[in-house]
This record gives sequence, C-alpha cells and structure tokens, in this order.
Amino acid sequence: MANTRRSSRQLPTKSLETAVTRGGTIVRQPNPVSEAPVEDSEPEVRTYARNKRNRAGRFSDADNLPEQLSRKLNQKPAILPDIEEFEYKTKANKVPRQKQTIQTHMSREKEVLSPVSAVDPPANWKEVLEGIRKMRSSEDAPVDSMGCEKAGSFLPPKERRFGVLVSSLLSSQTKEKLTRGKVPSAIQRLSQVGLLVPDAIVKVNEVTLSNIIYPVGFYSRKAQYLKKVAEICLEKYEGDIPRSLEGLLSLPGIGPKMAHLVMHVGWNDVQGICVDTHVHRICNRLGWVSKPGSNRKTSTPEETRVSLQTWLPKDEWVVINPLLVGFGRTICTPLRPHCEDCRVSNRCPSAFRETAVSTSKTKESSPRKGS
DNA sequence: GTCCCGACGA
DNA sequence: TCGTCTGGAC
Repeated sequence: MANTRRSSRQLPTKSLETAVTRGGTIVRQPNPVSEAPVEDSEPEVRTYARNKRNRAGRFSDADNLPEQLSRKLNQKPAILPDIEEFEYKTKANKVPRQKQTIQTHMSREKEVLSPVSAVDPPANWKEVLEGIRKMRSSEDAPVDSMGCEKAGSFLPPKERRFGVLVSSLLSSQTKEKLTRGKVPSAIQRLSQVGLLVPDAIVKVNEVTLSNIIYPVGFYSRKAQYLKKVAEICLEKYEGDIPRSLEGLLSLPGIGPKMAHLVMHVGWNDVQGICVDTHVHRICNRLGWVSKPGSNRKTSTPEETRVSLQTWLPKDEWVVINPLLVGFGRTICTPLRPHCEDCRVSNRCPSAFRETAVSTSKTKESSPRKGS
C-alpha cells in the first residue's frame, strides 16, 4: 500500500524555461524540454529532477512577461465574487469540495468564537508548559520563531502582508529551515526577482515559479496555489490579503493552520491557536485535549485547536505553537519520543508508553490510557 | 527504507 | 480517513 504511490507521479509540466537564481540576476534560458526524458518512468523522473537542480545558476523571465500570458490572463473568468463560485478552481463541473471545506471551517470557527463556558484546565498545565519552556531555552532550538514573521518586514504593510501569506503558503516553518544557510530561502529568491507582489506572480508562468521556489516541499503544487492566490488577492482584495479567517481559508493552499498564523502575523489579530501536527500530537499525549463530551483523543489538528481554546488562556495562544513545535522536533518526537530526556515526563500520562516497535506502518496510535 | 510537513482530493 | 505531493533526515 505504502509503495504503490509512485506510479502516478508525473513530470512537472514540460515546457518553458528553467529558473534559478544567481545573485539575484535573471538570465534567459533555453528550453530544457529537449533534455527531459520523454517517459516518466521512475529513474528518469529522478534524473530529470536532479538535472534540473544542476542547472542552477540560470534564470528565466520573471519580469519580461510573455504576451500570451497576459492574454491568458484576460481570458480568465471574472473571478470569484463569492465562495459559491469556487467551481473556478475545480477543473471539471464537479461539486466544489473546497466549498464544503470552507463551510466546515467557518462553522467550526463560529463555535469557537462564541463565548465558551469556562472549562477546567488540565491540572499542572502551567508547570508542564514552564518545563517545556525551560527545555526549549536550554537548547539551541532548530525552530525558534515562525519563519514568516520576517517575510518582507521592511516592506509597506500591504506588501508585507502578502509576503507573510506567500511565506506561509510555502510553509516556511518546515522545509525552509532544512536548507537554511545553503541557499537563499525561497521567499528571498522570490523577493530578489520582484516576485513577492501579486501583480508579478500573476504574470509569471507556473514552471518558472516552481523552479524559483524549488527547495520547498511540494513545489509544483505550491506554485499552482501561489498563482491562484495572487489572482484572487488582486481581483478580490486589491492586491492585499483577506482580512478574515474565512477569506484566508478560501484561498487554495491555505488551511486552518496557516490561516490562523497569517491572521496573527499578517494582521496582528489572534483569532485562534495555530495548531500543527506537533501541537496536535503533544496536546494529546499530555491529555490536554479531548473530543467534545468525552475523554478520547482528538483526531485532527482542528479538533485539537477547538479543544485547546476552551481552556488555554489567550495570552498563551501565540507562544504555544513555537514552543511545542520545537519540543516536538527534539524531544517529544512522533516516533519513539525521548521521554528519558524530558523534564516533564513525570507529569505526562503518555510518558514511556510509545517506545514500542517501528516496523512497517506504526502510525501514532498511542497506547495511552487504558480507559 | 521509512517517516515527515500541511493541504487537498477521493 | 487515507493517499498524494516532494526530497531530506534519520
């Protein structure tokens, strides 16, 4: 099951130029298509990807925009006046799934924003959080702050916000860090070639875009999202980013986690906790969250967010994410957590209980709590 | 070889 | 709820 996935992998859309930075200059580059393999069999795909990387040092037109692109732009349907019209993004005439998702997010949001009857916080949560804080400060944290905070901090507000959005979309918190120090971050490269503004992104072609953001995970998908996001921002928000959670969630590639992050960093408006897999996992291990009306674990980050928000004081909403992400990467890891190094293991109901096996697919099904 | 981010699609 | 997208870390 786990091994069948590769068969469907496709080459990136074949055509056009390779684009990579070199000192921020842009150089026209001949079409690499002829060098690409015709078949998309696995080894060749890899070779192609590698070759593509090795072609670094050249650039294509980020600002000399082919006219056919602008023509294409003009042909686009008058865009997305409402969430209802999200069929635009789905290729066929299928019922747009995105719409359902948005509505789900929105209704969840309402639950959360409406006053919640005070829930008793878990015992000792302050001590636990303090312990985690100490572990984090004593270590050289691989994750110390949210990457997107820095995005375009020198820019005017509107441009900065767009930078924050793009940065979140590229998930700067995760993959960016892995390449830190080796290559300029994707966001820097975009900025260098003037592609950190929606007008430019809309005009540049998708392959070029995906080559520029290359080291980030899922670059080709993110390049697609990025273009769509830029279009929507231009047409619905005058080049700015949506001011509301629902607006952000309606953007392709922006889910609940990033929407909350962008609301916070972009608009300085904390509407909810930014819950990623680390926060989700750790809160469950600590027994801090549960499905509504029961003491079973939450099954999604969204459920965790809602549960956590019922008791965690709001002044901890922002710090909890970087804190637990760092902790989750170094000590409270998904597989075989390092409970022996954890100074709050004495207060953790899951401590030393997830150290078993790793053969094949052992997924996060913790033996915690014998009901 | 196995696992992983977060969003999406089935 | 699970597979897919990626390539790097382990």
